Amino acid sequence: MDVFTAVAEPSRRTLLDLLADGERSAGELVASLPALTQPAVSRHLRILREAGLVEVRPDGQRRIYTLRPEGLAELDDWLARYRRYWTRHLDSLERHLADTRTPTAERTDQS
Amino acid sequence: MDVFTAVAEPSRRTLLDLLADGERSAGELVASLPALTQPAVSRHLRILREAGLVEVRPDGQRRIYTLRPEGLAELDDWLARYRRYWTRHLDSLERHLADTRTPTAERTDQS
DNA sequence: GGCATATATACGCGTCAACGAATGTACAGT
DNA sequence: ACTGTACATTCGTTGACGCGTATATATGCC
Repeated sequence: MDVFTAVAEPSRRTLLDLLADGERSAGELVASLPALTQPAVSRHLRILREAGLVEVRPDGQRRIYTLRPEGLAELDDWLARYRRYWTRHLDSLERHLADTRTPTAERTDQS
Repeated sequence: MDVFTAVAEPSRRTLLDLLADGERSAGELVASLPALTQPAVSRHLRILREAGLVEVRPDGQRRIYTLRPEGLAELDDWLARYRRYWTRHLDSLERHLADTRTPTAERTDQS
């Protein structure tokens, strides 16, 4: 399943939002989504993993899920084409970039 | 249909990409998607309109569709939460912002 | 009016996604 | 070895989505 479809599902966005706060075990994620059963959450996690949006690490009998945000780059790349059309939050975004850019600041792009 | 679901469909992303180049009549859009019939494209356009991503304007017997990029802000807002986690293309994005920002308010705060 | 063009809607169908229940698998503790 | 816990997978069902065909609703032109 591609990234766009994976992210289209509200429960899966909720899972990503939870993982944005830090890694979580499968059981914790199940507990955070009371509307869904354990198998349903497990299936969503599989889809997110296959889409490259999360990673799993075993910890005894638990599975620890972590966010893999690079997977969202494809979505961001597509959106970049449209970002020039609205000016909302441009300043705050630019400030954010200035704050969070990597210390190494690679400029190995084109140009 | 919400914005995430609307954008999940590849043909609908193609339609938005076409409209990013400028307004198009429904017929032109149909011609640009040879794999689909006219009714199929018309239905996709309806979904995009109901999701707030395009606007229609009548022109005689034609319907002119225009992009409504603010509709993508919801997607961008959600993505903003994750943008801090990956650094890919930050430089190009920043350059892009510097190029396309509104004529007012230059900040030029890059290190 | 009469006919062609442009676009939208109605309908029926096949496919796919998401669900819960049931079951399987693996690890932990005793 | 046995039992419980944590998680994944299978199965069958249901509902939504996307499609093409056929049809409706304009508008334009003669």
